[in-house]
Amino acid sequence: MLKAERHRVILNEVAIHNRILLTDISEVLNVSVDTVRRDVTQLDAEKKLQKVHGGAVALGYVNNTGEHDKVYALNEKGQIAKKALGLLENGNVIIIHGGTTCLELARMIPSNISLTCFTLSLPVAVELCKKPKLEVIMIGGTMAKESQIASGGSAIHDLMNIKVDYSFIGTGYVDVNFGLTEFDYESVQVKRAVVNASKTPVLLTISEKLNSRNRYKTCELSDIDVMITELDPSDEKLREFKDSGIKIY
Amino acid sequence: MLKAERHRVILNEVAIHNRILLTDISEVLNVSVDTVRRDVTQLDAEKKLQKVHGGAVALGYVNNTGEHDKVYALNEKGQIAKKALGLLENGNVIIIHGGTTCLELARMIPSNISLTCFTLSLPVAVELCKKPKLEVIMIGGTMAKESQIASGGSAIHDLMNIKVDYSFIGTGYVDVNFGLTEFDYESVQVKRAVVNASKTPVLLTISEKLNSRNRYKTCELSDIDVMITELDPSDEKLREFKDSGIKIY
DNA sequence: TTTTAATTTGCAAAATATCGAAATTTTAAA
DNA sequence: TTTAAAATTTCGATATTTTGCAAATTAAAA
Repeated sequence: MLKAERHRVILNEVAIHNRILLTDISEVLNVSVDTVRRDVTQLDAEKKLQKVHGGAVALGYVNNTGEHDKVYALNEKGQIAKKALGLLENGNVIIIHGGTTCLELARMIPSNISLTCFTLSLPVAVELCKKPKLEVIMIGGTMAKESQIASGGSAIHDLMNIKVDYSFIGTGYVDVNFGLTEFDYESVQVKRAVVNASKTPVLLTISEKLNSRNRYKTCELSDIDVMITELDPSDEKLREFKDSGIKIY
Repeated sequence: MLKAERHRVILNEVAIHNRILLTDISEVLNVSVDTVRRDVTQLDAEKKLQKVHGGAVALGYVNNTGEHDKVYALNEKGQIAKKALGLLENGNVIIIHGGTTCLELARMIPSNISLTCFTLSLPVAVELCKKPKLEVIMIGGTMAKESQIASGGSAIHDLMNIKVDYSFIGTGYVDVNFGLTEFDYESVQVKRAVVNASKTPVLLTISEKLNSRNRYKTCELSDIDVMITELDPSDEKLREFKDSGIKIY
C-alpha cells in the first residue's frame, strides 16, 4: 500500500468523523501504529489535519465541551446513524435506501467493517465506494432527479430477488396508526420493496416526523422491526410507538 | 514491447485504479522494475501522472480537492464530447458508459435537449441528474470502487433487454486490426453488452490510444459505427481507421 | 498518587531508488 | 542485407527510504 493511499484514507476518515484514533486507522490500513503516526505527523506538517495525543482531528475542530471525552456532539442525523451502526456485524448484508439520514449512515460506516451494501441512491453509493472493505451494489432504475434515488419497475424487480439482513430507510411521515406514509406514490412502492427484501427493516427518522402522515402508505408500523430516532428511547414522545411493540433505539 | 505501449498501459491502469505499484506493472509488462520506474519518471515529467515512492498515482489524487480540472487531457476530451453531441437529436435514447471522456460528454449535454440516458457510471449519473430535460436511468450492478462503474451479471442482463439509438463508450486501447481491447476482463464484458444494446455505437477516444492493444477484446473496430477523436478527421494518423470503413468525426 | 496508554528515540530489516557498466535492441547507414 | 552507432534495457553494487519493534520517556486517566 502506497503512502499516498494511506494519507487519502486518513484524510477521508478525519473529514467524516472529525477525530480519529491512530489505533483504529492502524487496524483499517493493516500497518503498525508507528507508520500511522508518521503519516499523521506528515499530514499535520502539511496543515491538512491537526495531530493530537492518540490521534488527529480535523483542522479548525475545537472540542468545546471542555472535557477530554472521545464522544463529540453529533447532529440529529449523526446520532441516529451511530445508533444504527450499532446493529451491524461483520459479514452482514444490508440495503441502504436513500435520503439525508441514510447518507449520514453510509458516511459513518467504520472503515474496518466488512459488509455487502445494496443501495438505490447515487450519493449513498458514492460514499460507500470510499470504504475499502465494502462490497457495493447499486440497484438501478429511473432516477428521481432531486433525491438521486432509483425507482421504477426495474428497481422493484431487483429488490424482489434479494433478502438481506437489515434494510435502512427514511420516511416522509410516520404515525402509530397510519404507519409510514409519503407524498409521492413512486417512492412508496420502492420503499415497500426494500422493506420486504430484508429480514430486519430499520426506520431512521428524526423525531420531528413522528405523528405525521400523508396520502400513500409504504407499510404499517408493525412491518418495521426497529425505529431509530435521535431521542433517548425512554423519551415520552416515543411512548405510544414503544407500546405498539416496535423496538426503539 | 515498445515504450509507447508500456506508457499506454501504465496510463490506463492509473486512470482506472487511481494508483499503481511499480512491482505490479513490472510483472504485468514483463520488464524490469527499473524500466517501469524510468517510464513512470518520464510520464511524471510529462504531467500525465504523479510519481510516488513505490508507484504512481493519478493527478489530483494526493490533494483530493477540486479533482475535475486535474483530469489528463481535459481539453482534448472536451473537444471529443462536443463532436459527439453533434450526433444527438431531441428524443434520442442513448447509453453513456463511463470514464473521464464520457463524463465530459455528460457534463456538456445542453440543458435544452430532451434525451433518455442510460448509464452505468455514478459520476455520469450525477451529472445527468442536473439536466432538467433528461430522463436518467441508472443501470445497477456491482460497483468498481475506483471507477465507480457498475458491472457484473446484473448490469449485463439489464443491457441485454434494451436497444437504444446511440451508445458512447471509451476504451483502454484501440487498434485497426485488434479492435477495442482492455486490460481488465470484467469491463470488456460490460462494454460489449453496451455496444450490442445500441444501433449506433460510438467510440470516444483521445488519439493517444490509437494503435495500442491489450489482452481482452471488447469488439472489433467494425462493430463500432463512429469513432471520435480530438483530431481533425483528415489527420494522417486516422488514415487506416478511415480506410477500415468506420465513420470518423 | 498509581496505572495505563501514547510518544519518542534508536535501531535493524525490508523495500525502493540511484548509479554505472554491460548486454540487448533498435535505428540508420552502408 | 549487413554493420555500426545510438538508444534502451538489464543487472549488480550501493544509497536511501520506509517500516516495525522495543526500551525509555512522557502524557493522560483513574
